[in-house]
Amino acid sequence: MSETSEAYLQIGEVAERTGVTQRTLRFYEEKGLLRPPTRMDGGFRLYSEDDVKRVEHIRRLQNLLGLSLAEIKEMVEAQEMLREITAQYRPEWDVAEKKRQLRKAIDVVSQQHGIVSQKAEQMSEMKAQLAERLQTFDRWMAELEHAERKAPVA
Amino acid sequence: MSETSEAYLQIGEVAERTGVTQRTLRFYEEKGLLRPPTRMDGGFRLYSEDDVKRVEHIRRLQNLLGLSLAEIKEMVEAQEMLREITAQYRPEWDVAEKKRQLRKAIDVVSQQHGIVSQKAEQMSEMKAQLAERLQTFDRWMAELEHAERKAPVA
DNA sequence: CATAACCTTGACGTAGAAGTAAGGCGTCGC
DNA sequence: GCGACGCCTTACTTCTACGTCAAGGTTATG
Repeated sequence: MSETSEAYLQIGEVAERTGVTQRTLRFYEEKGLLRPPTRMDGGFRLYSEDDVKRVEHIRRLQNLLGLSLAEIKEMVEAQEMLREITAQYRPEWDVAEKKRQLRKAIDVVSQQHGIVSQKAEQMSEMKAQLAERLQTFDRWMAELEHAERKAPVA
Repeated sequence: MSETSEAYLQIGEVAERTGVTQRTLRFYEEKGLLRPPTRMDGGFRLYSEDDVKRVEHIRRLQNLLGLSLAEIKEMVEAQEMLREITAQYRPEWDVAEKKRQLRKAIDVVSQQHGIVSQKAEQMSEMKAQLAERLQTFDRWMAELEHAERKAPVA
């Protein structure tokens, strides 16, 4: 085995490291969220570190942004396309084609950025409201304690 | 009819104004997220402006924080309890009882605040990543244009 | 080479959050 | 007082995102 060969992971390890179940990993693959991993001769799935990152990314999009898997799929596919443009050099694409692809990628990412920005803004708005409310409560609490000192419990 | 009587709304109007379906409103009621509204003699539900706000609040909690209806119910019930303490003056509760209630409310709200803070932070982290990525793309795009100028399309 | 630990596909089940349809009253404007 | 439209409940269906077996193949280890 050469040193350059990546350390491949079986589904159980990926599950453990990402905190999702094996079922979920197969499910994501089925739904097109994870590209089908390479297999051992016997059919066992072999994941890469990249796949792990992908899973973590998917989870963030789910938990943080509350997106559906369908929405996440679109995003992930866009990222995928990026890798195509960048990772491998594609001499068969001329510059114009590369520009088209890149513009597409920029579109997608800036759309994501927009969503996140909007949500982040709404979040901090909500946070401010909650903080204000907490302040009000603290004032009330102080008032109650004051009242208690002036007129102790019967 | 006195001028102070609130303008009550039927379910259809509430649905339209909040953007949820009538089914969803009944569903929320069934699940205890909306307190059962008053009814006309014939049985039609009559909602208040407050109910509209409540629905909007529920939706924010769903969309922004991705909470389940069960979780939202807890939050909403806490808000409700607050109204109890504050809106109506409750002479039958002594100060100690009020303090207990208030502390409970503070607990809930500060917990919410914690959740929101955390999410907001993760959000802006994500936002920064996206922004960075966009910058990278812009640079690539610039490079491509440069290449194009040096060696125009064949 | 046996055996445990791990993996495979396939099929069916489930919880949450509604959608939809059926059949029947209520309300309002004329 | 009647037609059109809005609303009522009840019940069944759908969709998403997995969970849970079941029956069997694969890999690692002594």
